[in-house]
Amino acid sequence: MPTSQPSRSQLGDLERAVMEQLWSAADGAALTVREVHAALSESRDIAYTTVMTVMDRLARKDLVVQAKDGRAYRYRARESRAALTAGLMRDTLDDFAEHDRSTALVAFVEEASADDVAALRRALADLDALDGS
Amino acid sequence: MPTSQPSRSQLGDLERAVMEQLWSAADGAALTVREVHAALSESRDIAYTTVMTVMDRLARKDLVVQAKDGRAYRYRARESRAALTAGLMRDTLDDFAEHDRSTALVAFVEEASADDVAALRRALADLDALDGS
DNA sequence: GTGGCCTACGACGATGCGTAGTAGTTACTA
DNA sequence: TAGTAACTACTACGCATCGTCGTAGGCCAC
Repeated sequence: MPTSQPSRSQLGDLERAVMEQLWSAADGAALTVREVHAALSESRDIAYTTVMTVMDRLARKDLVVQAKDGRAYRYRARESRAALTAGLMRDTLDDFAEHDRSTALVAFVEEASADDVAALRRALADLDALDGS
Repeated sequence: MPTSQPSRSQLGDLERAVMEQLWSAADGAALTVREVHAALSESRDIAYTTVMTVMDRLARKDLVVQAKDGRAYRYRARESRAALTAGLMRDTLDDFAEHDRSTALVAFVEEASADDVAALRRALADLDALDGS
């Protein structure tokens, strides 16, 4: 098995804010710590090294990919926000409902909002379209 | 909104093990600390007070309901395993994909196993049946 | 009134995260 | 070539959570 996340646990607030920056970078461009720091500094007072530490920890968790660019590192989100969210949801399902998967999914659907249900229906329909093509 | 969990964070291993015991109690019977401790003691070496502390913390988090029974407390899971799992999945979706909900759901469906997809389809079909009745 | 259960409360170590300083490296620049 | 600016590496501290448990005190049954 290649990329087996060690069941990526929940992220802290700052970690999420950094991921937000990486996700919002135009077409998945890789950002430097300085760029992320500059962006975050517009809404909060935070030290450069704090951002660096957090980004390093995210790299350690394999949530971002580090690539050397000259003297600096550039960081890129390894997964899109949607993919990470989906992965976290799957982790929850794996951790908690080994026996009970389908029951949990039923409960999820039952309590989902109308919009979410519609999105699920669309996604399943798309799957059909792919299979049938 | 009545029961708004403060975004129940991930549970620890022992906390989950205790929840497992409560969930596996015959028809949702409420258990005493002693009963849970006895059950856990079969597979691990653990002090009575450790179990008590954990159950108390679970009560503080509103994951279990405490009811006095004579001199002892009895504890009952507030939600079924399936409902809690679904709630945790929803929390993840809420936290992470404010903008991106449907994209995340699409990603979730796309990466889901065949069994999970089938379970989702069944759940949605059941919803239809309810609406149409 | 004494011996068991049971709860209440406190405590300690490990870990994760927010926070940041300092030291050390590297490369441009005057 | 020596200084300076930009980066990374390493360390550290405070706080919260969790696993772990001890001790103290209340109450019921003999």
